[in-house]
Amino acid sequence: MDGSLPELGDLEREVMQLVWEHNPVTAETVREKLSRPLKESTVRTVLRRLEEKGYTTHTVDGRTYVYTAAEPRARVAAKAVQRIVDWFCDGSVEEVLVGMVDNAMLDQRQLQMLADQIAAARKDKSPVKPVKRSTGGRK
Amino acid sequence: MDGSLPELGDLEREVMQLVWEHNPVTAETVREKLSRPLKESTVRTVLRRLEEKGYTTHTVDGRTYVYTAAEPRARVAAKAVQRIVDWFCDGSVEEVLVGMVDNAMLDQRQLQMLADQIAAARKDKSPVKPVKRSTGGRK
DNA sequence: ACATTGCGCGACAATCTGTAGCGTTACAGA
DNA sequence: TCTGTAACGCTACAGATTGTCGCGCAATGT
Repeated sequence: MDGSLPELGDLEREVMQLVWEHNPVTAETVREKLSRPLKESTVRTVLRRLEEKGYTTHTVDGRTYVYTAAEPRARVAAKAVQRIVDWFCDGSVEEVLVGMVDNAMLDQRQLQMLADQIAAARKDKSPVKPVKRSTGGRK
Repeated sequence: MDGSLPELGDLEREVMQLVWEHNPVTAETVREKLSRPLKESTVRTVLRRLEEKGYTTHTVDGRTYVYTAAEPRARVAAKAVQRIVDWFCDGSVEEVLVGMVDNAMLDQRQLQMLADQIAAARKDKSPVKPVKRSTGGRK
């Protein structure tokens, strides 16, 4: 297992987004949901490239390719973050976390809650249940 | 203030690294420290592009350009993380954090400690002092 | 046999990056 | 004052990525 998948362009990212959202997905479906109108060959090309890059897998259903995310969104995001951590902070996750707090992306209250919730989720090994966000308003 | 600086290539990143490390820095200095031997014009070009992209600023000392990081490393890293969070997780920092834990980048013990330390550092408003890492091993 | 649908392939232009060579200019000396 | 040198910016260029297709081929249904 390698880990660090190649980076994505804007369109590729948007498509990946859709793949994750409606998980098994066909080129057509993606095309419909896209923000701008693109030819199907375009969409297919992107999907194919995404697969080459290791972001998706496909299975064939009759004559149609059904794409599935190779890895859950959160994991990919985490890896991306890892890469950043390695590049910019010599592997110090702490430094980044601190930077985030300083940047007001996270407040320590949130962090605290998180720690608790994760601890809890960990215990019953449940597939990470959704987190209630009370400290409002990011984005 | 915009926030999201353009991405960097490998060389650019290495150079930025050096800029942060020996903070005010000249093209020559960077050149010497670089991992591979490059012509000075190359280094200067990179430095200039870095400035265009908003990562550095320069002042003139006699006839020499002295480059300074425009933003601290941690902040840039944090922003990069923010971007990832926005892209992949619809702004849910939590989701990413959870992903990191799942990915074994962080264990909840570490997270817990972090939360505490940050809370502490926050209190006396000191410029984020270095974190002692007892939970060993993240490379 | 024919139109249709879905697919991969090949292509192209735009952009980004690594990597330099060149011409210019200010300052230190002879 | 003329000249070598150091430091700069500018221009260039090739290779890799990315966004965007058109084309031609194979399986299907009628």
